[in-house]
Amino acid sequence: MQTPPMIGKNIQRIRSARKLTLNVLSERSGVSKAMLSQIESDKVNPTVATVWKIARGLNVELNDLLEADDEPKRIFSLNPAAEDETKLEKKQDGITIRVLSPLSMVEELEMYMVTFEPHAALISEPHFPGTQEYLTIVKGTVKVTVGDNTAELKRGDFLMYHCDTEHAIYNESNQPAIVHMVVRFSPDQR
Amino acid sequence: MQTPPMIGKNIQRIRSARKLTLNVLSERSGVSKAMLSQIESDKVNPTVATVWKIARGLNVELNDLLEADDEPKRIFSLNPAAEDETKLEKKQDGITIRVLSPLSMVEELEMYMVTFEPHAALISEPHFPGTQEYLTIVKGTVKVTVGDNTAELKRGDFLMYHCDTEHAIYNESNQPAIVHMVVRFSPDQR
DNA sequence: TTTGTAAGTTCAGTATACTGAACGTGGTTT
DNA sequence: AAACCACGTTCAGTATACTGAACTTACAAA
Repeated sequence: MQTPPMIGKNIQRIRSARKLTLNVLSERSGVSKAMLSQIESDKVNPTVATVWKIARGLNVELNDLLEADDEPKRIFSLNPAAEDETKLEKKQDGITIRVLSPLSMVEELEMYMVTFEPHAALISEPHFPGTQEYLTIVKGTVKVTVGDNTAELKRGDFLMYHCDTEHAIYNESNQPAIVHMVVRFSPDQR
Repeated sequence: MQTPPMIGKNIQRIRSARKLTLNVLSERSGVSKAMLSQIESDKVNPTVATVWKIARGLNVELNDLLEADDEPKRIFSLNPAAEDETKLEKKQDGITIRVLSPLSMVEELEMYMVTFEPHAALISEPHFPGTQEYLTIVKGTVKVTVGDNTAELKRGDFLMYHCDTEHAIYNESNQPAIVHMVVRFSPDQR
C-alpha cells in the first residue's frame, strides 16, 4: 500500500450498506458515536484498537477496513494471444465465474476463478463418478459441503474432494470471497 | 481476527530480523524512537497512521504488522484417507513445495502449493513442448519470467504460460509469498 | 580502572484521540 | 403550526499518543 488507508470511507460504505445508524454501531463496537462520526469524515487518526473494535462491531476483518477498496483480481497470460484470449464470464445470484483454462483443455480439465458476493452460494449437482474438485481460497472465507462432510476454509486453505455427490460452496460472511477452482474429469469416465 | 493484533511483537520480530536499531527505523519511518520503543513493548495503542509509517519504514505491507504471526496454510481432503494421505514436501533454498495432487494423477497433471521465503527463487528448466503452468498467488507478491516475458503478480492474481522455455518465479520482497501452481503436461507429448 | 560509544528506556510537555452531553436538522405525528 | 423523534455533527473536558531530551545499560578501547 503506497498511500495511507481511507478508513473513513470504508467504514461508512459498510455501515450504510448494512443500514446501521451511528448509535447502533456505537453500541455494537463500544466506540462512541462522536468518534465514529469523526472517523468517517476523516477528522481524526484513529488508533488501531479503535478501528479493531469497529471491525468487530461490523463483523468484518480488520484488513477490510484498512485495505483500499477492493481492486479486482487480475488474470494474465503469457501465451500467444489467439489461444486463450476469450475468457468466459458468467454472473448470477451473486456468483461470478471466470473461466481460466484455455478452451483446448476443456474436456479433461477446467479451471475457474469464482467470486462470491456476501451470502452467495454455488450449488452443484453430482458430476460423473471419479470427477474431482480442488479449491484454493484466494480471499475471504467459505464453507464447503460434500455429501455429509463439511469444511470451513479461509484464505490460503486448499481442499480436494470427489464430486460425484451433490456439493456446494457457501459464502456465509458479510464480505466477498474468491475461490480458485480446478475440476478434473476422470479420464476413463468421459 | 478474534483478538486485538500484537503489533509490537510483529514490529520487533521484523526489525531484529533486519538488524535495524530503533534510531535507524525512526529515521526511515518518521516515527520517534521513543514511540517505537513503547509500541514494541505494548505500552501504547498506536494510531493507524503511525503503524502505517512504520510499515513503510520496514518496507512491508500494513497488514503484515497487524495480522497474527502467519498461521501456516492448511491442506484438506474430503476423500477416502488412503487415496491421498501422503503429501510430499520438499524444502530447500527458501522454497517449500507441497504436492497437492493425488498420486493417481501424477502423469497428466501436478498441483503444488509453493512457499517462498523472502528473496527465494524457483528456477525451472524447460519442460516438454506443450506443457503449461497456471499460477494463483495466495500471499505476497512474485515476479515471473518466461523466456523474455515478465509479469509482476500480487495476491489474487492468476497467470498461465507455456513452459517449454526456461521459466522462473522470484520473490523479491521482504515477506514470504505463497503460490498455487498447476502443471499440465500436454497429452500428446508424454 | 576510566572513557567512550551505541543501544534501548524513561521523562515531561504538547498535541490530539476519545468521550458524554449539547446541538442542529430533517421527517412524522398531532 | 407545534411537538416529537431519529439521526448525524459539534462542543468541552480528559485521557493518552507522540515527541525531543535526558537517562540508563552494556560493551569496547584506552
